[in-house]
Amino acid sequence: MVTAAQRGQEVRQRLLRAAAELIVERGWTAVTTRVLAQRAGVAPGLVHYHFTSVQALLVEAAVDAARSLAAQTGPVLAGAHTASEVLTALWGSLDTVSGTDPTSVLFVEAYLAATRDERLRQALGEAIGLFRGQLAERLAAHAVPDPEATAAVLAAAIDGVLLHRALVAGPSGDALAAVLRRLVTPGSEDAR
Amino acid sequence: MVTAAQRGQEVRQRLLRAAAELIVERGWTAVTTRVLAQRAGVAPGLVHYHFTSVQALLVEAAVDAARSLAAQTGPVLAGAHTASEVLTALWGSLDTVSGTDPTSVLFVEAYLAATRDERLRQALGEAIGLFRGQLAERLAAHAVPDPEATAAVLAAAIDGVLLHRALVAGPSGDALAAVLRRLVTPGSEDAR
DNA sequence: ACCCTCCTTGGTCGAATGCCCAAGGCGACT
DNA sequence: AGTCGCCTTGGGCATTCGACCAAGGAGGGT
Repeated sequence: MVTAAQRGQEVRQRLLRAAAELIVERGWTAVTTRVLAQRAGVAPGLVHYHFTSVQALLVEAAVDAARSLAAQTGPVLAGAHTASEVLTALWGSLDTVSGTDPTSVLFVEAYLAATRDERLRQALGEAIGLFRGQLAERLAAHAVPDPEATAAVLAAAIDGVLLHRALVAGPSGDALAAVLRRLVTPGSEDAR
Repeated sequence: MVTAAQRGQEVRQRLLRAAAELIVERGWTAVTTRVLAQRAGVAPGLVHYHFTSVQALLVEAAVDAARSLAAQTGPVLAGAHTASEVLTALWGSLDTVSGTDPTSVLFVEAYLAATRDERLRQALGEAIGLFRGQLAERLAAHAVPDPEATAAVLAAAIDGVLLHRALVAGPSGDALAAVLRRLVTPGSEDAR
């Protein structure tokens, strides 16, 4: 078949994957043309053949990651049949996460870079909005009061916990989840 | 009479202030020797006279900012006489904050840089721990259950809200505060 | 008046940066 | 078999980077 074009797309994907790795390891603005090429196992010139600039490559990698993660949230939330289960489902997929894991760092790096890149800011904003919307819908379905603001707080708390975990040890994930459960089950004492 | 040593300290302070500004504007790894010197209004060589490296200057600037902010939290929290007031005091000093304001961005930049600099990680971790501790103490004094985990969630939610605000509009600060109030006043409906 | 210490200047170093380009390769079509 | 188009190579360009340093103030203490 079309070997040249296919291999081209393959190289493109390898560069995107390399970008996601290097953003985490080095920080957004410290990812360079040559290191990208080396990590992807290709010649340096290919970076500017497939992408208009290093920045464009980084943005595309981050947007891809955001879209990919947002696509996963729907199925996860759909399986929950009570408000408490919604939180359990959310938190469960998070407790495996240390705060210094690649995914967390990549997202925080992207958040920051977005304050200096309008296109990236918009794409990440959409991802957050989508996540909030899905979450609010599930909360509303289970009679949680003020679902939109609650969803916003939950989403923010999750990202904040990741941020803090990267810096200092804190209460266990179970203890934090118990606290957050107060948000979705008002009026009842937590069952710890 | 202004001694040479005094002027030297003055220049040092100017460099630290310039660093805090430039970290926000350009991103941690994009702050360079020459831009630092220009912003501080001094010769480029002075950067490496007063500091062993650019990285050391950035770290010191960030740690100073963290200590300064942590020093402010005590008085703010002390004035609150109910659990609800604690939250109001916390949130009030935060609602003037856009999420893209210099202080927020500086801290998130520092958080990220800390994942790659052990000394910075430790200093910021201490600041977070101190904040959590003060907050937990106030919460415990007002009979909030599980004060430590609650304080951790509140602190994380605050940072998370700042992070999200920089990217996308969301519910008003009042609406978010009402949701968080459920954490500190369990069993009572929010008064909106 | 003299040193002595500290601060300051402006330039230089090798290395690394982003981006570009002429030349070559290689499979898919006619 | 020959042409075409896309992908790939490796080097080159001007620029900027962090770090360094010799030389020059400038004031305090003796």
